[in-house]
Amino acid sequence: MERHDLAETSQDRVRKAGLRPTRQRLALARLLFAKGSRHVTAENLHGEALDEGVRVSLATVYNTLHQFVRVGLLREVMVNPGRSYFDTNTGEHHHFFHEATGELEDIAAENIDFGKLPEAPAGTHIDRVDVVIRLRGHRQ
Amino acid sequence: MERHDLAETSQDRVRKAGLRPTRQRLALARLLFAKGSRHVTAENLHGEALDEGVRVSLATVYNTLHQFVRVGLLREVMVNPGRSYFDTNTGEHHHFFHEATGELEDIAAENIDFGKLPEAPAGTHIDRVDVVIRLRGHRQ
DNA sequence: ATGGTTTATTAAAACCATTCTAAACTATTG
DNA sequence: CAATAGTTTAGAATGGTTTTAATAAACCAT
Repeated sequence: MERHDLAETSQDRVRKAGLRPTRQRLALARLLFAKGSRHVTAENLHGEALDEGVRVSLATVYNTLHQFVRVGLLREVMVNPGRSYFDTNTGEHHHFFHEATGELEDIAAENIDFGKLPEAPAGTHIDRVDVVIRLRGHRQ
Repeated sequence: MERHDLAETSQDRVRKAGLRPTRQRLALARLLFAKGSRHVTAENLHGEALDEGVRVSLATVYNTLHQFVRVGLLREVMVNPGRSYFDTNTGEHHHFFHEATGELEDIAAENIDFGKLPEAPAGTHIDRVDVVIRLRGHRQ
């Protein structure tokens, strides 16, 4: 039964992350991780949940998204002032940002190589390297 | 006279950008460009102006910063949700972002090379490529 | 299962950076 | 100098996000 397997997967993700598998967290996990790589905003995901009849408040969506970031289920991407995007792809990768539409598009890690990168300043270490390629013009 | 030369430079920058050299714009330009490369927030710069006795409203600081971005005197950097940084270095370069302090530090363009970069999707063109190296831990 | 404790959810209010508004002002042009 | 086009401003509004304080759900040891 695919539906049962998928449900278990979402539940497992939440459980393994050390978060209580509440109805809301499970529903949001299912929405986030059922399909492939996604880039959502809080309002975005909240609307989707309501559309599916999942009763969840916007505050809980924010709480959940931040918890998922904290435990490594999501990654937060900042490209637009005043709006956070959450990315279900937590592996090493980069982004195209379509300035015309506000859309994010993944760039697989292997499509960007660094010939040269500076070292972290003394006393610090590199958490991660984010590349954002900002695009103008509409996709065809 | 150094002070006179600096004043002229700020005025020239504003004039050449096609903006009227108003008292506020000149004062802000002087604050921004007198010292070397800077990363400021709007509130940040507003406070600095008030400290120097320059009478200017926060709304004007925002207007001016955005106008300066539009005419290429400044560049907007987004690393923190809910807060924009403005960078007086408009040339090609990248950034260290100190997560512990919220500080930005320039990385000269020549210290990052790309061995490989993807092409822009059909119908779009690359506006710019931003690299942010996120750092953990405090500088020594 | 049950009761007690901890943790999560919620509506509503608060927050805070930023933008808008509409009126007063200033630089520019004729 | 007057007309006009652009600028500044205080204060209100906006909009995404966070907090609050009360309610509800999950957990844990019996």
